[in-house]
Amino acid sequence: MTEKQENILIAALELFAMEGFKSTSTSKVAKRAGVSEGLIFRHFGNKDGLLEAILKLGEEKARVLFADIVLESDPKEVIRKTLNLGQNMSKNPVEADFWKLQFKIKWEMEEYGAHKMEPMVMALTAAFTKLGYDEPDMEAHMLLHVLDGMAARFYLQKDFDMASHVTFMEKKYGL
Amino acid sequence: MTEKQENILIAALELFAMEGFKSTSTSKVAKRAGVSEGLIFRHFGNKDGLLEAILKLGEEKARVLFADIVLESDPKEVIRKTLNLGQNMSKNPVEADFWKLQFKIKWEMEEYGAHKMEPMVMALTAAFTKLGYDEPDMEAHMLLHVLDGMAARFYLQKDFDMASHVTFMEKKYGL
DNA sequence: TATATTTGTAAGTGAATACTCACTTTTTGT
DNA sequence: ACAAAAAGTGAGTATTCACTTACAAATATA
Repeated sequence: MTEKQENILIAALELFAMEGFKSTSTSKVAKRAGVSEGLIFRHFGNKDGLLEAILKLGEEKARVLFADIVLESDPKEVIRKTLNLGQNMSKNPVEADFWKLQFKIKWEMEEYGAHKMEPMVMALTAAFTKLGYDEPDMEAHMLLHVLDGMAARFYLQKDFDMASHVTFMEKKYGL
Repeated sequence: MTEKQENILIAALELFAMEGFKSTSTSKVAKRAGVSEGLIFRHFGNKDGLLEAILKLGEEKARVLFADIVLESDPKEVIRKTLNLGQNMSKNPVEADFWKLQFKIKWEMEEYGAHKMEPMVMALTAAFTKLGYDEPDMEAHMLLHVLDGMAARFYLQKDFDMASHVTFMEKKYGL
């Protein structure tokens, strides 16, 4: 991967996360990356290929992030780490862009991509089972719904205070 | 409001909900409405004006729907009716398109529109207070987060079973 | 060093876009 | 009945879009 190729990926990630995929033009990406427009097509074939490359990198990043949770054996720690995913989203801007694009692209492409979350569902279901909850799989899904809802607020409402909402959830789960 | 004007609004609502605002062309809207493209601009000024008109109708529809909840005095009934909003979304296709557009447009326009939900937050906070919850306003927000998350799943994942998730939530609240 | 391959550019292409304009038809108020 | 206003049309316009092509520079391989 050359330097210009990386520049294209970074510029595209930022722009897609900011303005959306369809309404970001390839010429805009080229300009921000400091590259001729043609180079995008040389390396990624077409605009969809560029998005795929970004999403592929994203999937790997997610796998690494999820691995830490899936391998955790203490059930309360599984829940705590899951809730903390929400706060990690705001750490550095590149990380934030990555997560924002994941949420945004779901609505633009009309596809939830449930398979990506399956390891998380499994880990949480196991955790809630250990803790003796009545319907552990439903509890798992509910926690992920809450995270989804909080993420939407975080990205779309400037003054949203993620930390206090996460803290409240931790209390609810007795952490 | 003439018949053709209504046709434009209906066609635009359907297309915006399906394909998104920016990637739906005015010519497509005109074709689906059975109308010349110029008429859209005569009536609504520009493409943004068309969206505004649709969202304005949507806000009224939401006010009516929310009124039934806000005026309810039985706290458990407030929560039950709120959860049932989720299931009403799937009733008739026009209603579903309306709700879908509300969610979709948030991500496309990067604006949460918290003020629209404020009466719901108030009503739910009052309900949780009556029921003796520790942090009623946080409980209210959490319930809305869950609804947000379930709505996303419902619209983006074809086989998502909304009813069972709503039922589970009702049990959690002891309804 | 010679050559083949990869990386990069600049100037295109046709199709699609939001919007305008000159015009005709329909509706409305008197 | 008639004039004015409103509703509606269809063929434009300039611009932007994703993508191509012909060619040059850089890099790898022999």
